Amino acid sequence: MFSNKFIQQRIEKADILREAGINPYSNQSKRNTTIEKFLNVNADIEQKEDKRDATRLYIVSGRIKFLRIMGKASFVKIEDESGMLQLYVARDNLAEGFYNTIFKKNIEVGDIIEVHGYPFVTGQGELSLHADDLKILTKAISPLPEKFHGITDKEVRYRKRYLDLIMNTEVRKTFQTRSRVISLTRRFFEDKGFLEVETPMMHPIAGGANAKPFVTHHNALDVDRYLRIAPELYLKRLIVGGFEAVFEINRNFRNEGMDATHNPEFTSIEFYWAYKTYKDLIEITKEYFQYLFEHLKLPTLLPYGELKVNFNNFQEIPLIESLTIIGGVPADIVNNKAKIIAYLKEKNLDVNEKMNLGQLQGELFDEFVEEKLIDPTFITEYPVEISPLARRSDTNPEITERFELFIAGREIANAFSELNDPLDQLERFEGQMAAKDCGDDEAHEMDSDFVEALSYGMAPTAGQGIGIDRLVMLLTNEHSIRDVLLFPAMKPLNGETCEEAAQEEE
RNA sequence: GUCCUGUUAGCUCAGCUGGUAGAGCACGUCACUUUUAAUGAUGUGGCCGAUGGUUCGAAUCCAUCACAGGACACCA
Repeated sequence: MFSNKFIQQRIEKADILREAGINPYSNQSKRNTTIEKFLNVNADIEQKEDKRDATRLYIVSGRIKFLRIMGKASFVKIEDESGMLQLYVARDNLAEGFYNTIFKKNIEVGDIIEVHGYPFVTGQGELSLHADDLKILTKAISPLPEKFHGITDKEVRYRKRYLDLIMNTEVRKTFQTRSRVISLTRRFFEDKGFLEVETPMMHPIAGGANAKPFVTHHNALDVDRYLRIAPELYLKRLIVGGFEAVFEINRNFRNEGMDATHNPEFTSIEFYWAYKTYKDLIEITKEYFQYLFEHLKLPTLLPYGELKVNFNNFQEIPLIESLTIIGGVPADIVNNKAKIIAYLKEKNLDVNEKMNLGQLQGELFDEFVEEKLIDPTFITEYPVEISPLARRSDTNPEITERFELFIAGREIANAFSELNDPLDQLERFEGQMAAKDCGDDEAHEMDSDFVEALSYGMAPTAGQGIGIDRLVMLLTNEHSIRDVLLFPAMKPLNGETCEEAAQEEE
């Protein structure tokens, strides 16, 4: 494993350190400040007459990123989580012999060291640490990538995220923002009186969305379980049980393709709010974005790639109207199945003629409207056929009290007034079963336990899901979901699939 | 799933219409006590993604495969 010449060389150096009585993996750290604090606290050194204060003693630690040995003195840049600091290491300030035999020969870029010293400003004007003692904490036996170009190969960056984080420190910012978004989301809903809950990740029936699940097996019970594709049906059971505002932030799993906006496991928040409707959700969503932008100190005119997204310009438009107004689809066809099919064909698009009107309207939306929705837009009033869990509109039973929020051409949230009529829900599930029989293998599963729960009465409720990964992409100006996931899903490197392995065993 | 592009030293990359494999960084040795990707000298380092084929000869041409990136398709 460690046959590489450079690694062998470094292992030898670690051995030399051991022979000199130095532990190359010491855990006796005495660090008493972070680099950021050191730089802030000592910013006044610049003003002092001799640009130094030998009475201020600090112990800092970090990984060596740059090493400039200039004979009897060296400049070293070390980095900790908070920042980068230059050290001035001179032979005569260290213990006798240490500089020549230990420091110059056996300590190198990539190693993690601890340094004692005082602040001073160099001739070039950089606040630095004047080292009077130095020890190694951790020997790195693999060399770091090239110091200037770093590591640019996306594959290596995803597979070895730790190297990416070492070499491309701006990547840390993305994940710090991600952490902030999740933390702020939690606080926002807690402050509104929502209760955070945890529902099962292993479901007997994969429900709450239309997607293919991952299957696993419970040995003791000898039953298959599905990794959840959505927590929706469990959260609504809690509303039946009397909780009036609940949310869950966690992973969903969908056994589908991977691309710039899809990872097989992804994070979402779902929240359910009794005695509210989807109209209330539109309001709380606007408030939520305002809250995020305030606390993340983001400009409301947010750049996203080539786009500028105006978060002061929330729009709201029913789906059917969006087809004509935004999508440019002629108004006389949007409610006619045959005309839609003809229109799609005319535009050279694949059409499944088995689709019902609602599904076809959804197709039109996906083709002609979605990518044009740049500023945040609530598309409302979805056809009932493509909304199996949403409440029908009281004025038009063909549409539901539902919206999806689109930003920068992507769906960010999905929300509706919940269907709480158990008989209607049963009928919708049956409709989905029929669709499944017609070959729609992503149609919703029948969940009679859930229907039974509804039969005890679920207060009128509105619920919403927000894709956290896509939201973070938007807020960090990243264009691949892999750049907002610390460890995105990757194909195995040996290239052997299960099928091939099974064949070999035979 | 389809198409396009890529895969050469630890890293970043050259390598023409086939003719003994190159640079910078890193590393080794030497010089250098205020550098900023430090500098100067010198040296080590390669299964050219894998497997086949064409050829006297393949990093280079062809085929298949693997992985990645991008686009499209599928999918929230």
